[in-house]
Amino acid sequence: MTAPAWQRIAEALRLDLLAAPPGAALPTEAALARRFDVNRHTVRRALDDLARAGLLRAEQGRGRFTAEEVLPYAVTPRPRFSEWIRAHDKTPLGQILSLGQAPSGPATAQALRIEPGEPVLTLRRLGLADGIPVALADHHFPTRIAGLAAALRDCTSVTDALARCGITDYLRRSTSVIARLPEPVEARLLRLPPSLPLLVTESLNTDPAGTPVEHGIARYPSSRVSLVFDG
Amino acid sequence: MTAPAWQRIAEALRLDLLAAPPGAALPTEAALARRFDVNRHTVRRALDDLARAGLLRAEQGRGRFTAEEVLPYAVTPRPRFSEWIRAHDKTPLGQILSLGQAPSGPATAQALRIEPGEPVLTLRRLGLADGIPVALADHHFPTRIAGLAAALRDCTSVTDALARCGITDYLRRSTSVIARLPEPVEARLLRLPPSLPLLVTESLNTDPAGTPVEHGIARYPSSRVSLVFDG
DNA sequence: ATGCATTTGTTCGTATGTATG
DNA sequence: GCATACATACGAACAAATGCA
Repeated sequence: MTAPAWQRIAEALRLDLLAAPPGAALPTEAALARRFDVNRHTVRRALDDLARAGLLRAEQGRGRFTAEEVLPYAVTPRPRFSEWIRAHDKTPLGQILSLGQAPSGPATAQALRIEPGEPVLTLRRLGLADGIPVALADHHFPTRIAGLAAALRDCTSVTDALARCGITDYLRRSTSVIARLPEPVEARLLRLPPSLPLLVTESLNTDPAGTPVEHGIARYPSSRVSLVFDG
Repeated sequence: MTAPAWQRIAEALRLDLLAAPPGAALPTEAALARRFDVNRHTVRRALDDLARAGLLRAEQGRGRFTAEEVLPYAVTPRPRFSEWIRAHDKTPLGQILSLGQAPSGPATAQALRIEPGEPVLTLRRLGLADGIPVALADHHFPTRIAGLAAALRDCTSVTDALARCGITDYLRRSTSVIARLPEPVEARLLRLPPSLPLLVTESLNTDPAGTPVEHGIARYPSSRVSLVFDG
């Protein structure tokens, strides 16, 4: 009355996986079949079991990889990227990819209550945790805020830059969430395969009086980030 | 200095799309290339532009389709499926796919504070708006609630069924959101191509005293639903 | 741009062991 | 013993995605 082969293999692999770093590549199905001296199907049966339990992930054409750590991002009224990352004992890094004026799209114009096409100050930033991309955000600001571009270049956080321009408090008004597959440029910047979906949030931030201050679109790779809403 | 051909084509198609019903199939690339008397690549450049703007969606091997209407789902402390759908002038329908006791998974056991494997009452429901699937939800309840199974079978809403069992108020404690591609059974039930991602929420609902009452996992096709959080 | 090698995903068919009645 | 149903295991072939030369 011994256990089936695929269960023994699953147990053996489970121990390997717990010792492996997140995101590491597993041996191929063929290699594992040789190692355990069984058919490829038997190995697959074991791997399916582990994938169902969330310990690994398969990518067709590339291989199998141990699960990456998923950082829960608490969507709060006061977003602070660095604090989020540090709360999980990782090192935050915010890279400014571009900063400049550009014509506003329809969604931004409506959110900021300006004319479509009217220029807005746009900041694109890539957020990394221990060097791994976890967020790609576009921030759109009305141009009326004096000195904001320079402040954004200096500060590591949007909140700090706005504070330097006299906006000492701003609040997330509402946040909508969609999911979609990444565009090629997003996949490249976030170092993602094109088959893994993004969580995309769109949020409007205002000052305490309700005047729109920022329209933000943030993309989070769903393999590395979950969104958590309290209440 | 005339506009590039792909821009003229994109503008012409934009007008067509605005007049087309949601989800309608577009002509094939070959047909459009003949119509505008350009190369297939030129049509693709225009279509890519429109897809990026969210006006249409491509499905490999099937064709291109105009964007479907996206229903914004407000994630509030008191979830009411029917009210949500009716607020958008559509007819709600909740189909019970299965209802019965089953062993609890690790996540459910932790949320409901019971032993893993201890049985829970599980309800799987498909939510439709005007006949189109918009939600697939698994509700897990502790077995201690007397008469709940019968109440769930009778009532159209989880809230009503709980009320009949003496739980007159329950609140969404916290909600986490991930995105992933649908499993085959999910794609079939939601009538989705396997390439369109789902928004998957996991929420814990408690009574006012904080006792866990329900652990819910809901899947929303991102092409038809967005999630909106206020605050 | 094109083809090739690699890897995972899917579907056949076949055979064997095990539990049940 | 026998028939049935089910899970397990192997083999072969092909499809689909990726990466590389």
